[in-house]
Amino acid sequence: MIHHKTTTRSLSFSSFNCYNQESRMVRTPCCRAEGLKKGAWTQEEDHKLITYIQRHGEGGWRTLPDKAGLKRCGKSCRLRWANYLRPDIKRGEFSQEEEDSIIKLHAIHGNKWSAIARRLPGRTDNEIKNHWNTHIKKRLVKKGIDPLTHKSLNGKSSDHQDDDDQKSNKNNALGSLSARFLNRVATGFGKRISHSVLSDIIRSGGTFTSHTTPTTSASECEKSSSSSSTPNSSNLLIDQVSMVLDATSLSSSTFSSDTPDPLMYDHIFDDLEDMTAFSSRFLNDVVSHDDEDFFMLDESCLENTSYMRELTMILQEDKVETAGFDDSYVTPISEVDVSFKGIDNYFG
DNA sequence: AAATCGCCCAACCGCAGGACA
DNA sequence: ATGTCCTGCGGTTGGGCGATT
Repeated sequence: MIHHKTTTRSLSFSSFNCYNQESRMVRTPCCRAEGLKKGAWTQEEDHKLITYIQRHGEGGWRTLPDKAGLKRCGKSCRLRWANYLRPDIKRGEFSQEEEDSIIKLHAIHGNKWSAIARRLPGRTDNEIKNHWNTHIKKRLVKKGIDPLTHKSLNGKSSDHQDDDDQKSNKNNALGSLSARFLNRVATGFGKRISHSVLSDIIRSGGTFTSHTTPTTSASECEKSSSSSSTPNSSNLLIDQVSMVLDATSLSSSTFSSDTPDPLMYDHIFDDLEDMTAFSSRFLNDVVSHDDEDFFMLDESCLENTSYMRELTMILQEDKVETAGFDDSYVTPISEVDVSFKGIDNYFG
């Protein structure tokens, strides 16, 4: 059942400061203040918007209101569609499974609601954000877990608080695995993106930023991971792949003009985003804490454990190629950071 | 019954950045 | 190279509404 609020908020014109009067209107207004409705949408407005999008598709939000006969700004229309009217939106209570996923994904992505939403089909970033702020956050605090860091509020890791000794031993092992794992990530990334897929990526525009499927675009990946405290390291994988592409002379002219598979892209870019985020966090932890054994912080290891397992499974898909990788050698971070030999080996 | 409180969540705000002319 | 357009994102707001006093 669609819930319609019956009142309209008072108009605030601060939102139209993009119509920068002090700087002599350096840009045109993003929407006209006069005569535009704000606040709750009526059923009639919803119907107009749905009908228009069904006929003409999404996009062109700036001109949509006029064409659809709506006295709203384009932004408001886009938001209404994206957060409420889209047919694939799943409404209602969040299941326990969904909540668990949100918590895990939040541990990886932080407040990157759009990144989390992409992993929960039918849920919008706004919905997840609201649910996090109103329910999950409180629940975590009640359990003594800091919703920001996902660590115990009393200083211990949130996971397995009962067996600290065991945890401590595991952490050392995990820490020593981390540098090796980063290299595995690089290797796995190379495997996941086959040359044929790379050709599609290149053909679709030559760079990752040209990706325009409705889900993750690489530009968004970069954007979301660039909030890390080590912004450069977050994009190392992307940069490295680009460099390897150059080195191996893969160019748009090399490939046929088959239609790229959008679903394949989704997987690729989701993987890319996660791997990039992980490597970013890893590099950040290692570099910023200057541990001579290149161990990650205990908590970071635990937080990433399940994720590492997941990615390791990806890497194990091709045992023949993985067999060439020396598991016993822990790559010093200086080497990992600079060379990403796994990718080089794969593409080289 | 009326007033108040606090939660929920749809909608808004402001900013960032890619695309394009 | 520059300015503008357009879209997406995370943070915030405030009205509705049920619970409580």
